[in-house]
Amino acid sequence: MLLFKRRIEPFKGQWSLIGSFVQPQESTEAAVRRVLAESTGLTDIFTDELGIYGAPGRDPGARVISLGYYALIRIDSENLRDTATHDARWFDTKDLPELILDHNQMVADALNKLRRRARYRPVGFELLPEKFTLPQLRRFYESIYGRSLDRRNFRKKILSMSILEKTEEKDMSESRKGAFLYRFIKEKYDAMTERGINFEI
Amino acid sequence: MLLFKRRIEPFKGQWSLIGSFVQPQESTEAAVRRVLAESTGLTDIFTDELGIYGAPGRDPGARVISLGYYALIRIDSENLRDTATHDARWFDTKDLPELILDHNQMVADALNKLRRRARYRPVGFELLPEKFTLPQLRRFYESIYGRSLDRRNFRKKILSMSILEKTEEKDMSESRKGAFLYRFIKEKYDAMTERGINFEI
DNA sequence: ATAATAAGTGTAAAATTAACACTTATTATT
DNA sequence: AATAATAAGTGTTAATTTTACACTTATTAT
Repeated sequence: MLLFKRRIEPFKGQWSLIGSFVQPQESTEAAVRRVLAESTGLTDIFTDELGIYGAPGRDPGARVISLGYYALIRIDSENLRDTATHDARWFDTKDLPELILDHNQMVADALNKLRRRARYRPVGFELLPEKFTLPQLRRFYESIYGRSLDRRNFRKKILSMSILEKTEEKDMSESRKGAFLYRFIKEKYDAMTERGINFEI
Repeated sequence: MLLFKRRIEPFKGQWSLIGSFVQPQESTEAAVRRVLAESTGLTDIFTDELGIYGAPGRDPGARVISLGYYALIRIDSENLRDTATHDARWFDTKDLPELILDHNQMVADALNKLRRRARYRPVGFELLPEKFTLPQLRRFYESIYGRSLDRRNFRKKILSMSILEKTEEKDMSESRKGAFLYRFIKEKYDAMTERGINFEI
């Protein structure tokens, strides 16, 4: 998770999610894209509504209703600007610092939502590299489920959906034997769901 | 779906969802409860976030960001005020009039969200009467899925979850034989999900 | 008394999921 | 050059779940 050191008072210097005010002539989605582009350099990123944070006392400075969105960024994104500056840092979600206001609650909500979604929607592919190995995909779902999944059964199930394309390339970085790289084919996923078959892992 | 004839300009007299401005000292959830109480007389109703409607030109009068919520109201709710006035009317969702602004989009989004949710969450019980028959519950899911479900298999599946309690009463209004009434027991549902079993129909 | 209707029940076949052990490609070590 | 170590890759059988399907029952209307 990408967190930011707040540059302005109040709470200057504390860790925080990033946000901005919606400008008069921009849509809320455009504001999300703008903030993402400013903070990471990325465009065309998967984003999703998280929720509305509207308790009157949540920000001691002013009455602010926050519209929560989360984005999923491939850690290998080519154009990802150097985000490990003194202003921003990537954190393991299991080891997060204290955040300002209700941002810890937002993070908890986002992780819960992501966990629920990943079961029934192909959000995992937004986080993995464009090409990934089946062991990587399996480990992603193992972390979502919080339990291990049988290697053979997982492989059988995901391949039977015919939504992945095998490449000739092997990733040699994580094992001696190496593992073949696969690609998620959105068109095949769409075709599957249109046939009425529910994606579920 | 409960729709309202707008009482003020612009769009006076046209059908609309109901809303209100969030007051300075109330939370967004409190605003939802207030609007619901004012329009139906009901409190303690299931509500859920629908989404954020924030396009800059969506309301020609002013820049308004609408925070969408939907509520599920049991049609037999005891304290439901007479909502069939000249200002408000219940509509079949398959036969809705044209609504102001982007409200038809909101309705479409709400129905889609409800359909998806109903598969994995026990929202159906928020809409059915407190006591309902298994044929009623089955017809609810048939309308969600858009296809018929086998009577015997449906009964087996839902009863195997042990989240329903059978009463001694029979509903004689829908058939000659009558059908036993059941009650959803939230505690049993919670126990089931805590055992890691996913609700899914 | 009989007909009509929808509720209620059980069983067998088919499909899916879960459990499990050996082989293979590659790198590191000797 | 041979051997050990490692994680990837594969196939089969048992268990479970889902699907398909037909008759009996309680009640009301005729």
